[in-house]
Amino acid sequence: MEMQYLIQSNLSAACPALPALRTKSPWTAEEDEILMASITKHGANKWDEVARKSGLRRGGKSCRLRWKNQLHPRLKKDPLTVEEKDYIVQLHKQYGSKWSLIASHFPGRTDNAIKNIRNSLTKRKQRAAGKIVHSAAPPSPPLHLPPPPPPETCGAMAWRELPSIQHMSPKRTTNNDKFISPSSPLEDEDVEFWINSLMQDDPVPSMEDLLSEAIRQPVDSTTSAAGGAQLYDVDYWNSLIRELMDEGPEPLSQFADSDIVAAGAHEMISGEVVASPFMAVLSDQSFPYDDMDYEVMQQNSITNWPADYDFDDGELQQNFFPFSPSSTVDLDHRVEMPCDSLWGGLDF
DNA sequence: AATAACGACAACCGCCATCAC
DNA sequence: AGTGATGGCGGTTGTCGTTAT
Repeated sequence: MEMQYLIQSNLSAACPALPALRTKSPWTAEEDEILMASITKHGANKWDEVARKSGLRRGGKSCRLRWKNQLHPRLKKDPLTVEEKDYIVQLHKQYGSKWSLIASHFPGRTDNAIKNIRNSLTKRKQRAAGKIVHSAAPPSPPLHLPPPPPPETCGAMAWRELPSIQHMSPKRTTNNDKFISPSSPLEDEDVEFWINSLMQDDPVPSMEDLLSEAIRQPVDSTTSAAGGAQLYDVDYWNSLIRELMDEGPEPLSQFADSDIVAAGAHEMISGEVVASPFMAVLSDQSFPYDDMDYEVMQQNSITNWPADYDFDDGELQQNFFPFSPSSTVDLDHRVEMPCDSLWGGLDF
């Protein structure tokens, strides 16, 4: 088999005009670049056209899969937690091989990725069963996880339907530069492309999509009212939202005296931001979440934990940040919020 | 150091549903 | 109604890095 692969690879390399004979060939960085350029030009839904006009020797389906499974900017690539793997097993028992449905519980994960993980777990289990006569391990206790989203929101790219946000304190740094890349800021046309592609995928882009794109724009440290990066400038966020939506309320105005670290709006209804359930601020004001927000967070086992929380009187004062109870916090480097079923993490 | 085995996951295939014509 | 194009989905296999021998 390996010999066959080598021979066919050499044939393809020597005779570019010949159709690819290899059964599989990994995508190269160059191909990815070409594909992205073609998607920029032709959109992320006319895959046959994307493939044909790119000059790539790949089919439309292959291009689509590459984009969907590897290149989409919102993919989460970090390893799943043990809890998440357990949840996959649980969902598989419930739904069977409905991978896209199962994947809809894991924002940023694709059906293919979930399927691979499940297959790996199964193989591992089978191998273990072959070595061990029987396991005395008790069945896992049921996980108290949020219910699946309604069927109409289920899909392989479910994050589009789900609100999520993750915040990083401006005084701290993240080791994840996936979404903020000062060394290679997005050009306007990139931003336009990104938003266009999102809108092609989803006729009503979520605020999260727009914000997550916008946050990738170059940071301007000279224009921040807070004296820090533009990223943390509430005026910047307000103007950004107004600009993006070209209308609507001022969803962040209530935090005018705060430094917005990151914000994610829940959803858009008729072009208006109707909820902003997950907002991280540096503030000396009182607790900024409204009842609905707090309820949503409670339902999703997300706990607010202020850095200087006063356990005696329960007052939330300042410098707080959200994370789930099971997350780990390294104050010197990062705040981690593991992917929750309905609250995937955006790694700003 | 060389090789085999393993594990993860990327890539592809075939089938099917949907849509436009 | 028939047909072809397109894309979604689940199953399968190839590739490659890691670990064990």
